Amino acid sequence: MHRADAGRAALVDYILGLLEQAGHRVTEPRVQLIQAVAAWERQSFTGEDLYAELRPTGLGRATVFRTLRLLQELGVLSRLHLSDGCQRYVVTPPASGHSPEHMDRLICRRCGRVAYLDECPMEDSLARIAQATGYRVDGHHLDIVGLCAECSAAR
Amino acid sequence: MHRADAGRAALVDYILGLLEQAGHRVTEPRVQLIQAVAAWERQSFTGEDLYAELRPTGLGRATVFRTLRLLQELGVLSRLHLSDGCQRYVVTPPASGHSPEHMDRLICRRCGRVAYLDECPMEDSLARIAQATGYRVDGHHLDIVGLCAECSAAR
DNA sequence: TACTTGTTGATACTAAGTCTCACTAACACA
DNA sequence: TGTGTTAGTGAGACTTAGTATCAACAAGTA
Repeated sequence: MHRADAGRAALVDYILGLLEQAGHRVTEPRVQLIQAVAAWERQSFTGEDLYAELRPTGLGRATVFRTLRLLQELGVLSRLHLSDGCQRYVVTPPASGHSPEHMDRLICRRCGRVAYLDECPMEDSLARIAQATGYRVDGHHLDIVGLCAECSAAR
Repeated sequence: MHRADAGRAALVDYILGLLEQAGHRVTEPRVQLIQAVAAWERQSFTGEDLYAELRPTGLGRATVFRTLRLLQELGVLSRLHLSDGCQRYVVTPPASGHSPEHMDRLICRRCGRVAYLDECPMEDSLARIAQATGYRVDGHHLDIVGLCAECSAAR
């Protein structure tokens, strides 16, 4: 088994664990979908991508989107907000400290690859911003857009 | 004329100016729509809000959305990317240094009011992030979510 | 094994736009 | 001040990205 496959299998198990913990059933269609999602790793994908991939196995459209929603609620998946729409999803790495309320990402606008920042670049600024504006800040979402090293080199 | 009205009129003129500069025609429907948009000021609104408001005057659905798209292209309008969807629009203040490629905002999750940060809190971090990740960074989008002073007080 | 209840797929529906097309009206020029 | 060209318009059909409904099914429990 390859390194990456082992990582993916661990991700699948992790997600299935979350699912059970939250009181949901582990069903065949969910396992299939979660495996497909894990295979995308740091690459973003659309609901249609996933449906096209899984439809041949008999999965229904509703199940795909229902499960995507469930995975978002579990914090496993998040959406990319790009200038041309918000229909792309990406796996949020477990235990990275990222959640729907706190997200710091780098997105490659050419290949769609997503990297998560280890350190929040705004840690220090948030208190100051709250002070200056009177807002009670409870989350933030930072998307940095550019070209990843590979895509930059490919030019 | 009130202060706010004067500001709005100036905003309308500014947007109409941009429109002309970009080689577009200044038409009655566009003037109406831009006036309506300017009246929302820092409050966010949906395409449907605007259509409901303008439909009685005879404006068509297509024109509303077409013009919203045009205003986004001109950098006058941007979308809000919230967890419950991305269908809200807000005026980007002219000459604030904000553009689709560089956006630092505070959004009130209760009333939808939007404030733009005067200073980019990531100025210093971006070079370091580019260095650390190998990305060629060419823009970012920061949305800080919370409660504005009024909404915080109203609790 | 039977029961209960969550989950599924088919299908109809919706929200938020987008496209097409015949018609209209800005603006440039005579 | 008309006139022609072409961008812009409204009506309405269509599309995309889901969501709702519902009868059939299957997971876990008794």
